[in-house]
Amino acid sequence: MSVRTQPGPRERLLEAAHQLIYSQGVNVGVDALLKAANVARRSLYEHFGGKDGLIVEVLRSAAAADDADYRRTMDAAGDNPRERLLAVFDRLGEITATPGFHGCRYLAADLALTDPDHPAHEITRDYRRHVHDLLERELVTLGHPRPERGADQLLLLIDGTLAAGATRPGTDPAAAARELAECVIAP
Amino acid sequence: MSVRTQPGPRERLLEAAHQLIYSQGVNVGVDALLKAANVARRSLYEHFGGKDGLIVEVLRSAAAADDADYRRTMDAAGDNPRERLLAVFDRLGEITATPGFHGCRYLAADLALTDPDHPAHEITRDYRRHVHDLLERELVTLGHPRPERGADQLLLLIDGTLAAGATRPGTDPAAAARELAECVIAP
DNA sequence: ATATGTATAGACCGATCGATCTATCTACAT
DNA sequence: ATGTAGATAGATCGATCGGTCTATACATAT
Repeated sequence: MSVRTQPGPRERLLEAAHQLIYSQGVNVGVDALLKAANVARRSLYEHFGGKDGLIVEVLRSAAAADDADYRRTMDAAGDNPRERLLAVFDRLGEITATPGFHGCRYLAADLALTDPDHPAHEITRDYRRHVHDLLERELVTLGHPRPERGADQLLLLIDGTLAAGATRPGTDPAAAARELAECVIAP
Repeated sequence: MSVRTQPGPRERLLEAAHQLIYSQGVNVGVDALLKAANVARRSLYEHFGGKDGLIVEVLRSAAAADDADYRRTMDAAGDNPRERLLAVFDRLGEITATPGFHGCRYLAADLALTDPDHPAHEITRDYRRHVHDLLERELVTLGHPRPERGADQLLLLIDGTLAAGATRPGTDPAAAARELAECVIAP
């Protein structure tokens, strides 16, 4: 009967990479990742095959967490699709105001990994399509005339909010986007 | 009386870096830049002091060119502020559809240069404020009730368009943003 | 003709990159 | 007790990084 003293090297590495890759970018060195996770060099290659594999798993788990965050946010807003969608932008207001926030990790990864064949792009693409569908579903139940286009617009507002939150802090981009989101919801 | 055969090393380096840094990111190697520009290693340090100095000058000249592009686009649309602002999004439609487009170079630079003291950030910040003022001026002459907030929203739409153009090609984000820009212009 | 500017070519520096390797240690199952 | 799997520590690899250096070529101004 042993006490679970600390997570295994795989979990430690994932968590450390989650934070370090966000704060330092995907070009952060392997040494820095290993040191932050307090993990042996070999464990990285055993569990993830290499740095690229680690990057992919970090994005995959981050996407799962962010998806859960979207659902939690919308569910907490009740059943009204309008309120559920607007709640997303209130949540974005919290996220962009969080200390250490500096933009969308998926966009940062896409822009930094210039090789179009890097497997990370598939993760980010799937994640965006997933969020798009999440938004579109709400618009459908709202009776929106063009739910797919509407979801495009909401996703564009989300990306714009995260970009502005990173590059023009203090301008409350989430509130600005929320106003425009109302135009999307009630066209 | 000699024929101007080719620009000097400074101009060649700026032009090559303009293209290579956009396509490969700011982490592109110095060797690649020198080879693309066909310039001696020493010339880089003579003219720009180092790679960081080159990055800054590339962003500065790109900002000047993009500023001119905004003005040209708006002037070509006539005197009506509404038409002048909407023309920006039509232009974004062209830009995002251009082969080789993969996002906003200024946002990419900000996300890739994780050192907050890097001089490049000052260039991008000034450029955004400049574009913001450009948009705000049109809203003022339009009699917009909150021109500053409106310009925030238009800038957010621009950033969202460039992000979506890079990450979700084929969704015509410029047209989606143009619809929302109409909400901003006629609130 | 000569001196000066600026350019090129390329060796060279220490540091760091991602990745592979050996060797050792430990926890656990048999 | 022993074997096995997984973990750690760290040496080492070739490649590349940004930056400095020497040596040479060439244009122009004096």
